[in-house]
Amino acid sequence: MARASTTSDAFNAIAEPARRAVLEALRGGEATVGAIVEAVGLTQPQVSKHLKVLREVRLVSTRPVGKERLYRIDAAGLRVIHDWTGTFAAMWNQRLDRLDDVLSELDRGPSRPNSRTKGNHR
Amino acid sequence: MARASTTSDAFNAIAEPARRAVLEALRGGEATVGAIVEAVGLTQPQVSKHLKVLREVRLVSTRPVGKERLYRIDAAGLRVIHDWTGTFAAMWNQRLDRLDDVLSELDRGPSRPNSRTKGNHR
DNA sequence: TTGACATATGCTGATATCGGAATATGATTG
DNA sequence: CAATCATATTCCGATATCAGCATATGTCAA
Repeated sequence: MARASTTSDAFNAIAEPARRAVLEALRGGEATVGAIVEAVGLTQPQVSKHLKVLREVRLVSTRPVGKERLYRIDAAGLRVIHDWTGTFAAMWNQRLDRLDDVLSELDRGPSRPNSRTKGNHR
Repeated sequence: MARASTTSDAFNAIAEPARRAVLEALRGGEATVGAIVEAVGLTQPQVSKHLKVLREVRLVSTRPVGKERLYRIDAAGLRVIHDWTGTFAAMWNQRLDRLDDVLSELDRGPSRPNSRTKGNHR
């Protein structure tokens, strides 16, 4: 097999820097494709393609206005990612708590075991 | 060109469901490769490869203990993603504020223009 | 040193994905 | 209807990425 289906979820959609740029261009509110093209500095077909992906994973929605199309962020999908990463939030404090352990271990080197270091994890 | 370099940042790393599973397996704390293999139900080489990617983007760190290797989450990378998605947090409320506008527009249909609907964007 | 165990790496083939250029679709205006 | 403007789609070649399998590296114990 090849890479797992990419166009299928929000995690994959925001893996592409260009698509993150498009989302950032929409942070201010609705925008037209042309406006996005200007904002991100890509060609129009590229932007349209990225918008298609973002549409398919429901990260943006669109509505026609005359010959233009206004895109806006559908934040629910981003929220999923925000929430998922948030489930690890406890660890980016814990990490600091354990930092001294790690550092002392490095200083000491793995060759000199220490009663406190061993057996106090968890 | 092909796909933008994938192994280079955390956004891409978590695009792979298998890698998210590995991270989830590490949510409880440190774990051995073998333990991760059991938890996620992939082959050992696959897990090792995914761990390599996660290592390269600094989403996990590792330390050797005997013949085993203990992996742990390095949450800083996840925090970057959490923060980035968080910059859109304002919108997943705003969306509800605008919901009635959108709905009434759909009910009415684009065929019947309305003074309030047209011209009040922006 | 040899063997057993844990983990990492290399190779291969299949495929999704990207950028680029050309072109198609759709809507508005005259 | 024809022209124009905005956006979408298609075709292409290049390539990174994945899974699977085999094998290499590293560590401990006898």
